Amino acid sequence: MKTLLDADYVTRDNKAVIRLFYKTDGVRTIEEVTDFDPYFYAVPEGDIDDLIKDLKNVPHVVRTVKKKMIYIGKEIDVLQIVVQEPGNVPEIRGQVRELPHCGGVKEASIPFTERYIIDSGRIPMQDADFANLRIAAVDTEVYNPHGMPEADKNPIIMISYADSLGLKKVWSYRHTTVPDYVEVLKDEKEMIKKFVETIKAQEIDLIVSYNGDNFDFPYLKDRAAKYKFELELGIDGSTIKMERRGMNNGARVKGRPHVDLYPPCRQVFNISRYTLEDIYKELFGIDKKDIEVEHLASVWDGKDQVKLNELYEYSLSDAEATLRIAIALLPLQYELSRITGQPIYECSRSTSGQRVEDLLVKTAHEKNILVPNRPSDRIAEERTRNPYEGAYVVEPEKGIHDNIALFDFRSLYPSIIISHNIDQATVDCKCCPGKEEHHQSPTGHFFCKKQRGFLPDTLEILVKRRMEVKKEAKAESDPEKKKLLDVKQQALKILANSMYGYFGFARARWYSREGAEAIAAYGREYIHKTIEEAKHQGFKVVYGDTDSVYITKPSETDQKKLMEDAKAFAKTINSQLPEAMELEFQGFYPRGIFITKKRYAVMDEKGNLTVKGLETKRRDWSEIAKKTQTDVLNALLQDKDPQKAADIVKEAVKKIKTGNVPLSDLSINTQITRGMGEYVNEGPHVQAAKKAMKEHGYEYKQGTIMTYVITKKGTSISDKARIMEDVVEGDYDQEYYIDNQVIPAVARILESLGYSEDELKGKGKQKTLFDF
DNA sequence: TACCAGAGGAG
DNA sequence: AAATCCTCTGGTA
Repeated sequence: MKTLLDADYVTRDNKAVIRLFYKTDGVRTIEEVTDFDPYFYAVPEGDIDDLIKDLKNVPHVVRTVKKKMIYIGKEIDVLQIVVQEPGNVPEIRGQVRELPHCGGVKEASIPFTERYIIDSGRIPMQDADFANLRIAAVDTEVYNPHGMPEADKNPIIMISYADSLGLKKVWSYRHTTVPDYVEVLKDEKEMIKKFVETIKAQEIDLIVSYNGDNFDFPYLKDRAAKYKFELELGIDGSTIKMERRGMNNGARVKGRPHVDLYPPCRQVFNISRYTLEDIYKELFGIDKKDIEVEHLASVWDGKDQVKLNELYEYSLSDAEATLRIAIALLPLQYELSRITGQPIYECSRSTSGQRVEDLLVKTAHEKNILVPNRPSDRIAEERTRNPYEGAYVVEPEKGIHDNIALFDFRSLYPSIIISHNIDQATVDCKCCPGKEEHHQSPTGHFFCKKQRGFLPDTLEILVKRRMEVKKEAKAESDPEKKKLLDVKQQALKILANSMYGYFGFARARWYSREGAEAIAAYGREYIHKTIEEAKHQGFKVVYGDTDSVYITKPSETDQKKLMEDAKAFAKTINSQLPEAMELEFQGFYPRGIFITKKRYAVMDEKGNLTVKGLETKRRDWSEIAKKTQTDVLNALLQDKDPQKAADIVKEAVKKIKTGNVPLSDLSINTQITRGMGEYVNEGPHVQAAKKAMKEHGYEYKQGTIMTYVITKKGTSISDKARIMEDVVEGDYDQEYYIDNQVIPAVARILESLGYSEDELKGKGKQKTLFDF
């Protein structure tokens, strides 16, 4: 059993040495590779031997190797240029590019360690599982008398720790009676040192945190630096290193990878907020103990032993929750790491575009394909400025419908890519000139039928592997093994579903605008044909989006016969589709209400409500508005009772007017999507953030989700917006929550049934359904 | 009132 | 640093 946890290189005697950090049969080992040299490729312009002659004057070139590789579907001559040290590559690449017989350099920006992993075929995280890796979760509590703690002034007061061996600790330094899991150290310095020592003593393989990249580790590092020591957490005794990774930070621990669970949580879960408590609730359905951080300093300074003990308990619960979340999330991260070939530290922080690209770069090597360069910023910006036509959305038949059948295409875009061989290298090929000989796309471009494209091929492998794994999972009786197979299947699905987006991704090495356009155009064609056929067979198409259709047949009152007709319709469609494509029956809904494109609700036979796009599904609407909307939808679709719906709205309005609605039902979540200085228009969430910055010194990084309330005091809505923690219960703008939250959320639904907005607001003389 | 920037959802 | 399509809000002129 051998698990590759991390890799790097060091330079020794002007030579790069790759270090592979393994856990081998329960023991940590470092394997060194000294015979791997850095290299890149040059594409000759003219005779390759002239290029070799040009190279005589370039220093640090160890040797050159003539090769034949595939570039955009064609075999070309390339020269592999092997150099002394990885550090030489940027300079030599620059020189080679300028040589008279050089037509360009390739694969010069693939990091050396990554290059080695790919070329050697090593697979990171192979055989990694809960049983053979030691995982430790860490969390810190920081003294914060005035809002945001500052590392040069405010000490860390507690470090909590929980590992997979069962050790649970809170380290601190207040000399009072403490619970048994708390260990009191001399001071902050000794506390931090104790944490580092424990990681080593417990022989931890993987460190996990929640937001450790941006908070705990930079803070720990700064505090340690204040005491003139370093956080030597690396398996080789090296110190933790803060890296900038694009827009984000990464806290890197050598050989003992640190996985910050925050980025994976943002990718995996679709929830309103991403605090540790929110994730814990989402995963395990349990409310985790939480404290109000603003009281932290006073508890620490105070004499209330009970409160202090509560703080210890809370601190430990954070580390325990982090460990539990890690155990739930890591298997998928391990699998993505294995498939893409990226070590877990990198892979857990990768975006989907990066992951697809990592997989492609790795696969390209196996197929002797020369990796295209990344586009320049100028080209990437140019691509972004020119979007292409995407999916088709059917204008819904607004209002309530009965007996609705839903059909959709199984993996529409992946199956189009595979079926029509869509690729950079197959577009408008020379070898398939006749109409019958190629895949004619609706954009006018066509795709080769003779030579398989690299992306369709790679995608097909993913899809086939996924089908196999799903089959294995189905046959597996051991629940543990079944779960692992399911995770494997999920990882393959994630990558397969990202492939279409990658075609149109401006910074992609294998970017293909023609490809992306053709995929979308084929998609539109398939859905249009499906709609036409449905109509032809006497159905009404109530709604459809991209790859789905909601159809009804009002003339058919017998449900059983309706289902037979619907299935016959799907059969007709499927008989005309390429093999990899399929229109599937997805569900039957006795009732549904369609408001606008991308906003509707349907109810199944068991009374389960599915809502799409409406306020209920959005984080930037208050709970009171969302709850009222859901209740109204149930009244209409389940009870078929508009009067009940009206009463629900009246009740909500009445409740708001009492002034007793708790803030938790009034808060609105909105993400800060840019730097504070970049806003042209400052909406409520930005102004709430600015007030909090002024009053507490809080920082709001890009990506933060603000939680705010519209209070009584102020002029405009933005002026009244304040972060929730600064608002006292009862201080809310009743008019705003009635007119701008509850009423609009229900009005659009009821308007679609023919009630006017004035009617809803109780205007006019006539007494209406909504007479508030 | 018309327009926009901004946000977040659907698929 | 995955694509586009789409609706809706709050602020401003």
